[in-house]
Amino acid sequence: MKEELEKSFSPKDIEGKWYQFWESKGYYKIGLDLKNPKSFSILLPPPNVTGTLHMGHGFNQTLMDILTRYHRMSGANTLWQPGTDHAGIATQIVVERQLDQEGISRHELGREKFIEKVWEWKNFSGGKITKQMRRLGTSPDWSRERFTMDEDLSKVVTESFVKLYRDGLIYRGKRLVNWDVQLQTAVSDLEVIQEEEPGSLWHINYPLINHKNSFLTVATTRPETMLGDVALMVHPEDKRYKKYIGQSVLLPLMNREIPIIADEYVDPDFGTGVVKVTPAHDFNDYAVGQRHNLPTINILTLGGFINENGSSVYEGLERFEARKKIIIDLEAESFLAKTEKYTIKIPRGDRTGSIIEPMLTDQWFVATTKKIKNGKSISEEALEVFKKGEIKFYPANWINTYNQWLNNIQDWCISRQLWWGHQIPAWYSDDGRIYVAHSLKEAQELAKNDGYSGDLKRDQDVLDTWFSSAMWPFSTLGWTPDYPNKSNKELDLYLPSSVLVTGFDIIFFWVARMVMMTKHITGKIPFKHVYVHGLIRDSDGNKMSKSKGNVLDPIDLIDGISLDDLVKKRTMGLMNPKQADSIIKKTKKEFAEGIKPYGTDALRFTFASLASPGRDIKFDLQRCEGYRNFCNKLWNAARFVLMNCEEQDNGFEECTDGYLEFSQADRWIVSELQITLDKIHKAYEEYRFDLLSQEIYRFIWDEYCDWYLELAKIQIQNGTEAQKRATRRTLITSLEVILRVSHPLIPFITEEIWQTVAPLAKINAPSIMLQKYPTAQLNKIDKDSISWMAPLKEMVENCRSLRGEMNISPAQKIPLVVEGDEKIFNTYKDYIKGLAKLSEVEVVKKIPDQDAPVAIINNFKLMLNIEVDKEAELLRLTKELNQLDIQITKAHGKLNNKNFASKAPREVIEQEEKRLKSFSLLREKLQSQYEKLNS
RNA sequence: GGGCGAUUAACUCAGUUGGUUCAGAGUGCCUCCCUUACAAGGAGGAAGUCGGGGGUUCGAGUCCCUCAUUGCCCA
Repeated sequence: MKEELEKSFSPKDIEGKWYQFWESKGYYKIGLDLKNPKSFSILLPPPNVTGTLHMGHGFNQTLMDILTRYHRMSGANTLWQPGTDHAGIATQIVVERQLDQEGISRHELGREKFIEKVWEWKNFSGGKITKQMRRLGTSPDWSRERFTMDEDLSKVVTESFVKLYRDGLIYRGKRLVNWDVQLQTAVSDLEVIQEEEPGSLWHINYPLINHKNSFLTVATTRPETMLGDVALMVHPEDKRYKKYIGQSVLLPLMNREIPIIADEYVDPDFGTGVVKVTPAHDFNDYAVGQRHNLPTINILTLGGFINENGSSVYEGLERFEARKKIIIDLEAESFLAKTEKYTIKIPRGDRTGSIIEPMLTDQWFVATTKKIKNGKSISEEALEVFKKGEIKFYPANWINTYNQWLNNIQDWCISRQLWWGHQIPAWYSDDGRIYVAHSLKEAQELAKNDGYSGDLKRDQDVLDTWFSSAMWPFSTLGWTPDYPNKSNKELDLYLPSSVLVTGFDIIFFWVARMVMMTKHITGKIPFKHVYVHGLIRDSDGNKMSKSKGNVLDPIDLIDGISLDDLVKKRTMGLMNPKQADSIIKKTKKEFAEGIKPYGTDALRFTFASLASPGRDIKFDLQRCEGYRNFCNKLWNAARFVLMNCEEQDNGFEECTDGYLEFSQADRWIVSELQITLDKIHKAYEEYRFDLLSQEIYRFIWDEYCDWYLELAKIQIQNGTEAQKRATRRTLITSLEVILRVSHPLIPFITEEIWQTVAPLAKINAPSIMLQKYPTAQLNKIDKDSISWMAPLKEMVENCRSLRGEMNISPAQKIPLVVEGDEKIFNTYKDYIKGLAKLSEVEVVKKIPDQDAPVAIINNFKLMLNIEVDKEAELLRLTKELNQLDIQITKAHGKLNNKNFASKAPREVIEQEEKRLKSFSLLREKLQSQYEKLNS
């Protein structure tokens, strides 16, 4: 397989080829070797089946893929479990909108036909996101892909529901819930976003029944709800109103007499200190109503219109129309005292953006704080597994967020008045009895035993999508209710999974609920680690969103996109077309030349490098470019190795005396590599993808390319056959290790190069994916070679620096005169000559007295034999002397401090003394050099 | 109101247990170079009172307190 590598790295040419190769060979498949003691698994947080890939996915999935590939190469049984969820509300909205355009409502169509339509849509548009995942090079076991609405997963959902119901943890009840009037469904409190918006505070006078011309004034942000008022309420100790407690007022517009009650809930300092009580339309008032046995008057239809309870005057008006009319009417009848501007928290549905209405309806709930047999609630159990250390957050701080939420958790409303989803397995008798069962048949049996033989009607509602997602850790592994008595390899090996990789935004939605559900239903924790990463933001730190028009598509970073296409993409289908202008302007400014194609590897490397354990990540395109360049660097390093080693004896034959002679440089790069590998393993352990990528970058570019390749050139030029063989062998083995180390981050380029390098290393295998992940061999670290290398670097750098400051052209070779131990220096001579662009190197007893720039390293004096620019050299020496003086003063200060001498550990003192000595020595040498030049 | 962060070079960010290697990296900028792996490159260089103030300590980006600016989550 001998192919000449192109001069530049071109990602497009290799990515598709290798992905297909890996997938078709089944390399991603689950590992089921029960004898293997190591297992590693990750659950893909299931994206919306009809969704598309965004930067958050790209980031999240890259990290998961790095971990998966790492552990797979490290020899563990591996499972990355992929799949998608049905995204109940989001998907239903999309399909309803499509029907809207055809002028059909879902109700006209009927439930069955509508669901067929949704499946059609799912089959048509689903799978896009998994195709995009493949572009990212992700390696989940696609053959195990699951969908939350699959038959077997649905079965688990039903089984879980029935179990929870029978354990007394699911109940049905009439409660005030968050109601999305647009969708006409309940949503959970997590799906409601509270944001401050400008509003008004209306002051309304409620006439006192027994006091002519007196009234109590109520301040409210929602005047329309007064139609459902059942009381006024004051603080029991409020001196202003104490005397009215127990009396009544007349509800304006409605002419209903309502009592004045006292409750400590009232904040006397807010508004007027008098509060209206509307139990059917406010969560707090509902609780008040319960406490005081007040009636509940619902004045709204499920669609958000005033119903018959709102009097014939307002019946049929949309809620905000009603508000307007009520204000006008109140004003007309002089009930309106005043109107103030007021900032108010408005609850909106996260899917529709419409204002959420507390609505009294029958819903299903999971009882999160109810004690079960073992005396604990499921939320307490979920807290406990973290407390005991069975599950850990990375970074650990997230435990606070998690605990805080679970400690204040409300019962979880799991029913949704939708059609797309898992229909609730509950059946009703004509007289309202409920039978929760796995099937109609079972329900009928239950009913029969209960003495009922009439018709059963199934509950029309479906379950919250997150309910099925909460079962994901075991529903994907073939769990049955007989577990653990009956198990399988998958469950044995992969429940719990190793690590959950997720954004902090779904700690509540998903993480906490998975813990509660998995723990209760299977008895196991769902995962051992939770790695929480930040959200990807744009370069200004703003959240990426369609409406802001600042979205980046990971695929566009891979393939590139023209400015025109990017603008089109960002302005297409905007909710508010007015934003288009500013989006176009901003996009044109930021991406004047569109986006260049960076390739998957560069994008992945960028994601990894940005994954510091902070919170938000400003995505910087320039870093992506930097890492594209890095890929090109690696590519060209490989080209260099290939050009020098192909068709050569590279030292891999049987070892005989004198066959191989490794140099200090060879030993040094191997040592450096081991040190790097050690750091890399630590980075994996701690999920420090940023340090991981930094280490790889640094080693490849700064050590292997900048130094070793240059040294190798010299060895290949000057060395004996045995030395050349050793050099080529080192070049190849180091590169081959580098490729394996880097593979989890940059899978495509490493595979492409490895295919040509591996044969040179006498490795015969089909893919880098199946190779062992390198581990540090600390016994290969050769300390001598490291201490040999340090002065070489310093000498070369000094020569280069002197050249630079003397304005010597890089092309011009100049002679060097060296004073110092000849034997030692000879080990460096050729290297320095090459690396510092020297015409000749002469070692002398004492460098001649002449005006030339001199560098001092250890016991060597290096003099560039050139006409010196005296001024420049004196300036340079002065600068260096000054810097030394600063260091010397510092060290002196420390050592002369009695407290330091008496209290600091001895090593630190010795260290400081050593520094002072070497600084002083160097200073002396430089000073004499300065004087010589200045004389 | 409660909780969690952030503030280090022009930009994006590292800096593990306080101690030479600590004031760093990448990008950008300046000078020079198309040298036989790479101009997506090479060599050199300039650039920061580590948000302010106080404290602990022989010693503080690093620990404590406080203030400022700022982001997010929950109520």
